[in-house]
Amino acid sequence: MKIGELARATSTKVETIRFYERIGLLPEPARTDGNYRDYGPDQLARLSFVRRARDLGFTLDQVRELLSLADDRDRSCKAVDVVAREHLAQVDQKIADLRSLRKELSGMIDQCGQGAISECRIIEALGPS
Amino acid sequence: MKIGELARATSTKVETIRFYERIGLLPEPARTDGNYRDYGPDQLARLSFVRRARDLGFTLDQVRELLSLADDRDRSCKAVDVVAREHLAQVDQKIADLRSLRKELSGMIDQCGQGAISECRIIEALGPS
DNA sequence: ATGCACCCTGTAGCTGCTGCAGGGTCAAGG
DNA sequence: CCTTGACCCTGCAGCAGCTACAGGGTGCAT
Repeated sequence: MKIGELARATSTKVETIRFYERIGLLPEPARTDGNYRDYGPDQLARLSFVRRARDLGFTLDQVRELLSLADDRDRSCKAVDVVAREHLAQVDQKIADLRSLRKELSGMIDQCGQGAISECRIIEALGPS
Repeated sequence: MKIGELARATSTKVETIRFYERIGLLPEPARTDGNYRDYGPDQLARLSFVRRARDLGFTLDQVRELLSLADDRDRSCKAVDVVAREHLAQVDQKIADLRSLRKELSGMIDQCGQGAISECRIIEALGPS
């Protein structure tokens, strides 16, 4: 499997795959005679895992951790649970932050009478208190 | 007012102020004899505005736009309203994304029986379909 | 005169990619 | 056999939005 096929199979850009390789997230693949990267099913599985975790918002460091935990098949699942829960807490925090921001923002917009800038509530709200 | 005072007054790092100056968000301030930056109340107001807008999640480009709109005091408030509404829509989108992500994530965690990695539902959920 | 807190410039680093330049490889069609 | 086009290679620069040095200068108190 060439890099382009792998890219299509995982909805990843070719450059991103090379980037993951460079930072050590994916192992260096075999090469063909013409020096093309040559991937097998293991690599496909690994990259799928990475993409899925990334889509769920895990950072690259967290993905790295999850990967090394996943490789150690006899170990308890607990450590994985910890990483996932930590991430969940961060997501919750982000949602809460965005919600309060949303509230402020829409309050500001509601007050905008669309008059001249000099009496614009939005600009005022942003100004120095 | 020296840069450090301005920084404290606006909860900004000194380096960030210099960065804002470099990218043209803040005008170059006067200098003292010893070549220290010397700020007045206008600059304080402007930086407060920037910080407040940034806290509300506006991008630097949006802040730049809001600043130039705010400077043009005779113009209609409409353009400001547009920028704010656009941003609100982006925030709403982000909240929705995080919510669906949160759902998947917590579903995964609920299934984790804390057994061995080899039967870990989280790792499985991340694995290739 | 010495110490310390602060300031200066310039540059490199962070995350997570993305894109480009300038080349090489490979299979198909004329 | 040669060319065309799609793909591949390496290496490096760039994005946002800062942050963190290094290696120096300034200003004030002791």
